Amino acid sequence: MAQSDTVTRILDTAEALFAEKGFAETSLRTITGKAKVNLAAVNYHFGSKKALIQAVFARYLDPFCEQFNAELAALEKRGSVTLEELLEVLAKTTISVPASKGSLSVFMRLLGLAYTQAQGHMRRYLQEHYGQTFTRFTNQLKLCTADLPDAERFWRIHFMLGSVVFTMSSLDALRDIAYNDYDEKTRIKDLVARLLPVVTAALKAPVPEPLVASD
Amino acid sequence: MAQSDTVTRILDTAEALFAEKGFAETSLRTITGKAKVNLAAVNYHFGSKKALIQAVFARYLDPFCEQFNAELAALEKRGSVTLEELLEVLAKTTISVPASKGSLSVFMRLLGLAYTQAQGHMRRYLQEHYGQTFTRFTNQLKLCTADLPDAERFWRIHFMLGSVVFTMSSLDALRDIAYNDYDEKTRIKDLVARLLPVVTAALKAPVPEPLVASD
DNA sequence: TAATGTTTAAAACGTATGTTTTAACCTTTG
DNA sequence: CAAAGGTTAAAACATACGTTTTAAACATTA
Repeated sequence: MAQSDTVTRILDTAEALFAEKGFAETSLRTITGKAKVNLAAVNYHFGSKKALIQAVFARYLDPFCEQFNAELAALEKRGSVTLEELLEVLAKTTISVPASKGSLSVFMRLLGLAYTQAQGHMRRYLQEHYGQTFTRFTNQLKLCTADLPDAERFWRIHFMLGSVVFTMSSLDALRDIAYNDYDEKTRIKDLVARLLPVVTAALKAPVPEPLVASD
Repeated sequence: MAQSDTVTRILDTAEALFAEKGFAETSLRTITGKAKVNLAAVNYHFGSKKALIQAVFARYLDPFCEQFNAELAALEKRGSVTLEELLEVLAKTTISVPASKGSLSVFMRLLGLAYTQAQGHMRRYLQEHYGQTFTRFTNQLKLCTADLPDAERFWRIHFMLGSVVFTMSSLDALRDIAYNDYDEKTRIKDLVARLLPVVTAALKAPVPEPLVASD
């Protein structure tokens, strides 16, 4: 077997299986079996299953953050960015980075799993490695939505994060329904096109009257 | 041990542990150990782990759907309902049904897990048992948002479902952050108050130009 | 009270998992 | 060519899991 093509095969297979079934439900034997690689290879090359999971994420997020940071730097230098422009940059980066076809939906599903499924180590990993880029983005977002109270913005960011992650996570199932019920062949591009006005409107929605505490 | 207080104890403990760690990551031994109940009791009372998971959901969703169906029936009889009213009813029902304190966030987390984690049997179960109520709601929603193309409405429903499920899923973690960073003691009521205008605005957002297919 | 059906207890079963070990196999380098 | 280091192969290890079995305890009813 050439070089360590083994590593790539493990990553590719693990990525697909994780996205399909979840982390705990995917065994190393299933991965190595499908990848036609020896069982011990995972522990040899990655050290453990946890480390393999993180490696799958790193392969996506490292190039994404690199490009997104560059885009953000350009925006910061320019100054006075509109909300639409900022979101457009985010969407553009998200779409353009993934290498192989259909890999974006796979990764989004992984991201969703990491947030909802992993009980801690994955969230911590994501925060430690990519938290800085996220903060940089939210700082920029704050400039675009200056009239939003900080707490309100905080919650709305997570509302929207939920929209994206959840939808992308269930993309295949939803796409099937959309095709059966509405004859729509939804591509990622289309989904982003649908998502952008919704997210924009959500972030610009009127702020509710602060409720007076009663308990 | 009185009667089948065992069943309740299993359900309570399983619910909490599932929400905290996920389904696959929570073993029957952990559940029965914490519930101070014999290991075999789960298989005796429920039949299998899968059935236990479904029972946890049923305990929530059965009363919820019962009340929500009643509310929907009232709306249907009345006719000409606004989007705000419909969402208000949904929110009211969601808040009022859960029995114990803090149980709503637990359940929302479960719902999120069911959608993202389970590879099929749980989705199928939810669809079979509660799909009718969901359809009834979406029918009503269609009346409130008549100018929205069907496909667009379909996607937006899932965007918003994502917001709710995802936020509620991570509620504890997010609440901690909100408290530390913004001195905000977020109660479920407050969250719903924040959510309503956002969801309304998202559903009312302008429809994007249909993209011409290029691939 | 005696008998019967239901629930709990304790142990064992069979299987699947992540990881480690040992030896073989290349590929590179002196 | 030979030695060495990196890589793969096959097997074994230890553990954890869901489930089943057997017997005891309990509650209910006749």
